[in-house]
Amino acid sequence: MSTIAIVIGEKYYNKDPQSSDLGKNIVSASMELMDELGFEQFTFRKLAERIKSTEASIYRYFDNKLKLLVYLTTWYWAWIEYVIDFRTHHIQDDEEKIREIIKIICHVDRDVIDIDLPGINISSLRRVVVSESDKTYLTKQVDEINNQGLFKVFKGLCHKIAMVLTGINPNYRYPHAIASTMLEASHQQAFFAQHLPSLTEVSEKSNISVEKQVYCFLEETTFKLLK
Amino acid sequence: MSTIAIVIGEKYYNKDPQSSDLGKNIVSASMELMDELGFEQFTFRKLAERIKSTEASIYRYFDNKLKLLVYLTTWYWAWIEYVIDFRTHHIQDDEEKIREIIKIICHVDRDVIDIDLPGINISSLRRVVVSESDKTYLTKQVDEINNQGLFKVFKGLCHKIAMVLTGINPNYRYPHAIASTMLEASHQQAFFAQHLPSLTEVSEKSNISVEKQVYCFLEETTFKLLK
DNA sequence: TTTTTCATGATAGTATTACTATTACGAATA
DNA sequence: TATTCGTAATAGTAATACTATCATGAAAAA
Repeated sequence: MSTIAIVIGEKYYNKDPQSSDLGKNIVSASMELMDELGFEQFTFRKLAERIKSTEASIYRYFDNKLKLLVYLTTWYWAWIEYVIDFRTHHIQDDEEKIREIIKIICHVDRDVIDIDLPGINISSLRRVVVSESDKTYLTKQVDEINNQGLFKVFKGLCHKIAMVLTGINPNYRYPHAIASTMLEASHQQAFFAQHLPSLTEVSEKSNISVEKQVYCFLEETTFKLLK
Repeated sequence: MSTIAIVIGEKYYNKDPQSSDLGKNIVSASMELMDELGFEQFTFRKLAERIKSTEASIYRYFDNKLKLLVYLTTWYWAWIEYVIDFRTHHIQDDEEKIREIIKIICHVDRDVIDIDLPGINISSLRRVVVSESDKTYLTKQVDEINNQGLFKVFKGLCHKIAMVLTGINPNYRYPHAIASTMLEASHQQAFFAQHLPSLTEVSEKSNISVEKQVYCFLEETTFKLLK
């Protein structure tokens, strides 16, 4: 049984967390602790306590918690891109392809997405991404982070989706705008369904899963826009 | 010449900031300082220094900076709703109405939106809303804040827009989802154009303003979806 | 085997943040 | 004249976001 490794470039960290047990522990525990506490309440001190290490040791891997969040979300997007490649490379038809992509983005078919990854709790990570990922760019440090190339993976994913959209309708003028809007909406609508239900028709009370409902919404939306 | 007052309910504050000079100063200066520093770097201490008052005095008006941000964004949405009412009450046709609403949301026609409001710099406030408003709900305190009714104004606006959409096509299944997605997208796309241009076709380099481009994108999107 | 390197742990320290509490002052009101 | 009330001044606390130093123990190099 083989295992996949998502490799994250060195600009994302001071010391590669995949290179040591402590590092793997930091990544693994930070996903769960950030899920539990939320980004604001999450601190390196609490993380150190959880993994029985020290603040100083964690700082050797990541400059600060924002950089750690950027690392975690990048890991998630790299993983999503891997799953997309894996599950769409054999599909010729772009319409079929985009359906599969939206499915993956919306986290429908959990069983297929949740391939066994050592030390990674995809469900935790997904909740972190839904609730916290926007904070990677909604900060005065956006330009700095962006100049360091730390949004490259997300941009690449957005572009990949935009290319499929262009394949369906080469005359559509907003492929990237729609791709980024859809990526954001896939999180927002799930979040709203849970916390601010009057902002969406997607409902936790339906007998269809929230993920499936968001998929239906985005699928319908995408195809209507491309006509 | 008359002046309009946007009245914000008492659950949003400890002491009504509109009831004193100090209060008005807090609101007015916090918009500008939060615009300058961003939510994370903004503190009550810095705000107190700016207005030559004290931390303790500001705490008498607002519990903490998250509540202040909720107040500011609520003020913004109440203002947007006022402008929508003012500029669409005479329009019968729902299609025409939604165009006007999207225009207002996207901040096209600055001159009309920027009615003189004492102590309020709408441009500053708008930038704060674009960059920081999502943080009002992307926190572990969402449910608490929501239970206090502090998202009512935003929800009301979303519902108002959804009703107009339903007026255009009573069979469309996602009026609220589309309204919330559009409200979010109107900020995101403008933000992306400025900081992460590869995520959108909206460009600062065009000779059409970013606001107008976002308007065109949302207008096209809305009408395609309602067919 | 000894030495060097290196990762981590232990400990401590600093400036800042997010508050809370107490008291005092000065203006308006009773 | 006394009282109330809003604000300022000051101080204090626990926690945060780091930085720095040094000890230790294991692995790698000599």
